[in-house]
Amino acid sequence: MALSPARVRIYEVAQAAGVSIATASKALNDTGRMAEETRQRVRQVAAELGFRPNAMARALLSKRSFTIGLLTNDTYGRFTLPLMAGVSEALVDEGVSVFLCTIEDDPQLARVHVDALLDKQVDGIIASGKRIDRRLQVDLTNLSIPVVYAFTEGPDDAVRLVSDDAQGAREAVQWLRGLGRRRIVHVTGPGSFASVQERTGAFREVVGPDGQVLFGNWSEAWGHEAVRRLWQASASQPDAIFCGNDQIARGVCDALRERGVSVPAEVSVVGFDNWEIVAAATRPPLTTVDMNLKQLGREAGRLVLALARGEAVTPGLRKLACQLVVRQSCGGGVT
Amino acid sequence: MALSPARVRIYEVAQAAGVSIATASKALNDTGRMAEETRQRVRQVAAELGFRPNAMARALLSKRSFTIGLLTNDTYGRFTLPLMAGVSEALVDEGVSVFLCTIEDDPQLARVHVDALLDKQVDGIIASGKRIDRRLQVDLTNLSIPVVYAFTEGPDDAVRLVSDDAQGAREAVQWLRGLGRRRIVHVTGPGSFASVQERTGAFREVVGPDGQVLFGNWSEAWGHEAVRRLWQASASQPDAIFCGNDQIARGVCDALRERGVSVPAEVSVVGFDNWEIVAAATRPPLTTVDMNLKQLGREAGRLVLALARGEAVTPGLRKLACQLVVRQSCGGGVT
DNA sequence: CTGAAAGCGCTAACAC
DNA sequence: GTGTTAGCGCTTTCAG
Repeated sequence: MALSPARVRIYEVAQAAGVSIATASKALNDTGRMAEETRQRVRQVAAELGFRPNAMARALLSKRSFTIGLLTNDTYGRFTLPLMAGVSEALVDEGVSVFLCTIEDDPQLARVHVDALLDKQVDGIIASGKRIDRRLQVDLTNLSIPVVYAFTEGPDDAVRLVSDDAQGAREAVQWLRGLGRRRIVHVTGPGSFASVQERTGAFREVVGPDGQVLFGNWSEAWGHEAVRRLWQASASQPDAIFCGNDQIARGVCDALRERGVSVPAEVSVVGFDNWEIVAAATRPPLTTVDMNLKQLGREAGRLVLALARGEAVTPGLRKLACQLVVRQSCGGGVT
Repeated sequence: MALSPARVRIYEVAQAAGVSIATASKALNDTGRMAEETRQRVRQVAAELGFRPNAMARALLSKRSFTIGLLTNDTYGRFTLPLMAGVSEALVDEGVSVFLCTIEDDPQLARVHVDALLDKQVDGIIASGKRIDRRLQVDLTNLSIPVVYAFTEGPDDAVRLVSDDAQGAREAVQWLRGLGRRRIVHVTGPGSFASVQERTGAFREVVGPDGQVLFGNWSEAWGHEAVRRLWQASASQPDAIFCGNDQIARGVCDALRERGVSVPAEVSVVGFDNWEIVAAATRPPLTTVDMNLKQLGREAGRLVLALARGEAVTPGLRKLACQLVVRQSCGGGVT
């Protein structure tokens, strides 16, 4: 398809079509006015010759490069990849490509990457991370190009996108209640995370202010430990555990099985993240909350693009709905 | 730092330094000859003004865009992200940025992405995937820019990079033998995978041609099943299990524990991939083979860059060494 | 040793 | 309707 022999320039198209360069340009860009017949002929010729306009030349002139940068400090890719997929999906058709820059938490490296992006005249930047309550280690204010913050903290007056943790948690807990569960406990990560607070808040909103919450870290090991504590206590044991992430949920499921407590017959378990590798391998497979990161990415892509085009976008925080994915750890749903 | 007020162009630098544009350009690029004093002064001024050359203009002239494209069909990112990190690391300092394109297995989408990359005049493309014995759904031959294949199949005469599965497997099995294990079994994925064949070959090379190999799929469930089969058989049970990936290894460890077989006291287990989320959460944490994907990425980056510069690179397959990461599932190592 | 001038490939006023 | 002309910001001969 794409041939190596020196790219054909608009000049040869014009020649072949018997028009001037300017006319060819207009024909190809649907600008100016000319006989429809001429326009078609030029296009025809261009197609035959396999003409592809030089993006550099075009960018130099138009100040738009049809590229954007995606900055992230999530080296693992747990959050970034789905997001990236969404961004990319929203932008390919518009002809814009995405530079991915992993900046870890190194301000120097971040600076280098941002400078490189700026040099390349990206039309916009999407800043993303692995925590919605932490900022990237770079100052992105006062850039001359638009910035959208997705799944990371940003200035109040910026366009920001996060998943609606509270809504997701609410949905999960309501699902448990709908299944008839009444003694629901929340086992989650460190209380210092905004997402933990959001989810905890929503949890208590549904089960009442006395709802029991165990804070720990994000690991499977903590899931085990939490179960040990709960079952060791003399008080009545829970009939449902809503976990702060899938790893904790997996630990909880394993620990319960090892204790001879049946999931979901005796206890229902819900996770958070829908991290396939964890959720699907858990026994039984986890019912869990998906943050729709791909959708979030699509939205972020759409928004930078709009901003880059100079369209007005209302600044502020946008929360995107999460979705409960039903597998087998709660009972209910498809059997 | 980076200010929005209209970018400063080389013209203002020249003005401020009291030289012509041409001289300024030469001073900045270390070309041409001029009084060292002049050169320094220009640089000084450029720095003060925060001058950053317009990459578009430069690219238009030099035919080099200082960008490359990374194509992958690994939507999950298990292999792509570490690779990407390496590529990026090798290239940031050279001022080249990376377009990440996830093409899934859709030829149409792939075409769109490649065309976009070509339009943007990328200096080269790195094709990567999730299997070393499958090609991407795009024809990348006959492009006018260099292509490097990393962790994916490519034409014989292309520059190709893969991890050395055989060496990695050999290392793992030798480690087990060094620990005194003699009845080693290999539990792995589908025999149709080239990497499975490589690893199996190396396994038999070390333990002898009669070494027992169980083929299945890449899941934890298969690890469970394999243990069931092995312990159900009347023959003597293995004292070590070398697994085709970490998920299988995790399944194996869980199954053994459930049977009351102690890991590593009675049976040693080795995984493959060093997928942190799986390897570290396994009880006990997995000793496993790391494919050094980041290193592979660095190498791929270095190579496209060399090719883009017109340097000669010997085509053919390059195998990069894997490395055994010792945790606790084998005994031995740090205690 | 330095500067004037040409031009990379394309688009956009303005003439014809 | 179509073509001529002037650049976008930079590098690079080639005179001076």
